[in-house]
Amino acid sequence: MKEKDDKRARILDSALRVFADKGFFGAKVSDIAAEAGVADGTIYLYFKSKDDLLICLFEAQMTIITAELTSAMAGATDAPDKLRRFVRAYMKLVESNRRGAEVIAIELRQSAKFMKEYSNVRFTEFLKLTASVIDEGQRAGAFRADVPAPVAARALFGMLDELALMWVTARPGTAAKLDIARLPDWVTSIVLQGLERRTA
Amino acid sequence: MKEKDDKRARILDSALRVFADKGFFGAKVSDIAAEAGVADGTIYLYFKSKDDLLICLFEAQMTIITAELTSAMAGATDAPDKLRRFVRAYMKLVESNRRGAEVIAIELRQSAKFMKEYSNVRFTEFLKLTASVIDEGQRAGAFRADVPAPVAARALFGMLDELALMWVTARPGTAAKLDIARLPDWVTSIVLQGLERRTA
Amino acid sequence: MKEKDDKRARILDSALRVFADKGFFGAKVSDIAAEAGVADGTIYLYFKSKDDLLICLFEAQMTIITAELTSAMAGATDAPDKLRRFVRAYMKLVESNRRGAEVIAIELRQSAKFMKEYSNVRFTEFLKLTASVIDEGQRAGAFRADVPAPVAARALFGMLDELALMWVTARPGTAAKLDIARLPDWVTSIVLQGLERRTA
Amino acid sequence: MKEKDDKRARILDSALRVFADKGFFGAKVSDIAAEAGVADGTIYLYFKSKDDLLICLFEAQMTIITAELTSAMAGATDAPDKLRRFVRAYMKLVESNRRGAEVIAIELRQSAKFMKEYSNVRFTEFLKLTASVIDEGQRAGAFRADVPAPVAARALFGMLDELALMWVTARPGTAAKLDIARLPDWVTSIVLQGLERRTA
DNA sequence: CATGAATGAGACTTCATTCAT
DNA sequence: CATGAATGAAGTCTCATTCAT
Repeated sequence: MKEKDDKRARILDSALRVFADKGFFGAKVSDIAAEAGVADGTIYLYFKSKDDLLICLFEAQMTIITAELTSAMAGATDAPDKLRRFVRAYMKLVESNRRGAEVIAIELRQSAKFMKEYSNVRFTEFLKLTASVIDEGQRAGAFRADVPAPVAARALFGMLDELALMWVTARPGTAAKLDIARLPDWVTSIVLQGLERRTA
Repeated sequence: MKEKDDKRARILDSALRVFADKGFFGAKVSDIAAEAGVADGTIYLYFKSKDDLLICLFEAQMTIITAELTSAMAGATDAPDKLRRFVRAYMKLVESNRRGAEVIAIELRQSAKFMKEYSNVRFTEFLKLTASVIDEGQRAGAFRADVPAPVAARALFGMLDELALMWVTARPGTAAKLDIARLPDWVTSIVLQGLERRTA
Repeated sequence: MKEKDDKRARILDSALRVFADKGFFGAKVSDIAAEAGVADGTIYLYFKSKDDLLICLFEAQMTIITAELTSAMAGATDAPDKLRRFVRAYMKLVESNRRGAEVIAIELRQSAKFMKEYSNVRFTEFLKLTASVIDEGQRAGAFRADVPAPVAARALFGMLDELALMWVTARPGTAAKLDIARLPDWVTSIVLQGLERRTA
Repeated sequence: MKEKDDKRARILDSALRVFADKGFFGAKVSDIAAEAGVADGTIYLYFKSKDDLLICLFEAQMTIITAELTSAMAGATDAPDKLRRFVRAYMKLVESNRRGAEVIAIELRQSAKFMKEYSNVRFTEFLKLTASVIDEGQRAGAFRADVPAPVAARALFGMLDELALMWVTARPGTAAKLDIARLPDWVTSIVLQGLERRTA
């Protein structure tokens, strides 16, 4: 059981690297197998197809992210604090798991096409988590209530995702210029101020 | 000459439809040819390759978008007004050119991979346009200056792009729930407030 | 048009040879392509799949056989004479088109499995043709009427097919022993006598 | 020893079911293993290969058939009576062992290809048994002697096999029409009359 | 003896691209 | 310029067979 899970995890990990590196369509199953040190056919003992592999990878990543974000917000006092922690944790995740962010950011889009059937449960969960924080802030009077929480959540994700992509695809030379370390603060700041409730 | 341009344009237009419908990798060159009413080989008289077709399509779309946005901002009085018009024009473009938005939003990401070489001039131009508006606002004291304009521009694009994607991929039934018509206002509002300069 | 048909016919002909030689499952599409002197992909311009190739081949053969048998029976005076000509023409076809007979005899069976959906129209036609001759003889009082014509037809086909197979798979050495040339006469004789109506 | 034979028999029995159901090439070794309730690898402790499994299965079936037919003919008085019993016993075997008949009827043909080396001893034995009955009748003057016994035997087998196949593959609805129960009588009658010696 | 996870050769099929007409 | 039949490289996936446990 342990070994089996181990091998599955190894394949998933290799897929992450290869997908991040070459994109889903550019990646060959045999590349992933080679990276994982298993035979091509072995992939199919753990995953139904290449598509399934991507979906499972995506789900695994989203599960990690959601868990991480949830735990990051655990000790927060109020909604703005939660959001602050949320954003920081998200950017930290991107930083520590560059490839994961790449796959999420890049493949999620094209997946929208071929995963038409796939309801994308995990991503929906993630958006709900985000929306719930905003909703909480709206109810508490800390956030403006004129923008629906799901829309605000989606907008927030767009920002985070795009900035993550910017960070991830930045050429080493160019990247140096913009101070990555401060990205989380900037995002937090823009978002919090953008969502802040204005007292007449 | 006119006919030549006409045929090129027709192919580009067909490519837009097919790419939006099936994604870049899911689209067959022969699908595009059929859609355009030309022979498969004809595509190669106007474009070097399928990749080239995507790049040209992308550039054409970005050119349209940039032109449209520039003209939308023409009569603006100040930076916030410019930004307001910018956002509204962007969302209107998405609304009127759903397929174009789809290709930009979805294919840009995966293209990021295989277009590694492609310097993405038009997209950079677009970001510069956005950044220049923000920069202008910062210089005029209307926008906060603690966040670098390019980062803010990128964050703004992320929001717009994600919301466009939300709109574009929304299932007819679900879409009805969130009032699409008000999206531009919400985005404008969040962004303007988020970027606003706080007086002590 | 002529060339197109020509190529299709060439592929069909090669398929006949290769299927007869190696069996359907033992035959590789690339074998057939090589035999036909075309690229592998070309096969798929004319046939939907390997299965489709077999079905088309089968139909083509059955069409030829049915036509040949019909014309062979054209000048017959009565049912027994028709049947005599039928049997002789069938065995002659086997003799002159050994590979065709092989494919019919051998692949028809296993096809029964994977062609479940395929209604096998041509083969049904062939059986109907056979049955109609027997039925004619029964009505005319020349053949016994206690055995239903379709059953007798099927039995007749079984004999012809099995003897064809015997002939086709006979080792050169062994084949010499049994006088192939007389097979048609033997079959005819057995069948005609077997079906003959006994006058009280 | 008993258990070993038991497991071997169970595998053989499962193979019979699976081959009959899916055909030799459509059947997976793991299907057979699952059906038999053993591990995939276990198959290879009892059989050299999938091919070997088919050959053994075929031999086992032919042994059963030959034994059954021999015993059925035991109490016969003369050759025609033997043949009558032979045919009836054969059709009864088909009726009671539908799957066995299916495998024999369908797989024997395609096997003819890949079993080129396999001398098909049991089938030859079966044919010899059949031929010996006919030969006996010919010597006794009951059967016509102008057709060589081996040819007549082969023709008889063709009839039996084809009618068995008709019965086996008959769609439930269609099957009702032709009175299966009377098939043995029809066959017997045709054959006996067909082989009967005509007194000038 | 039994297991069943792993292997890896190889098949079918697709489709971007070419080039003779 | 236009055509579209032909190409053939390359990828996904299957499955008979093995072997360490």
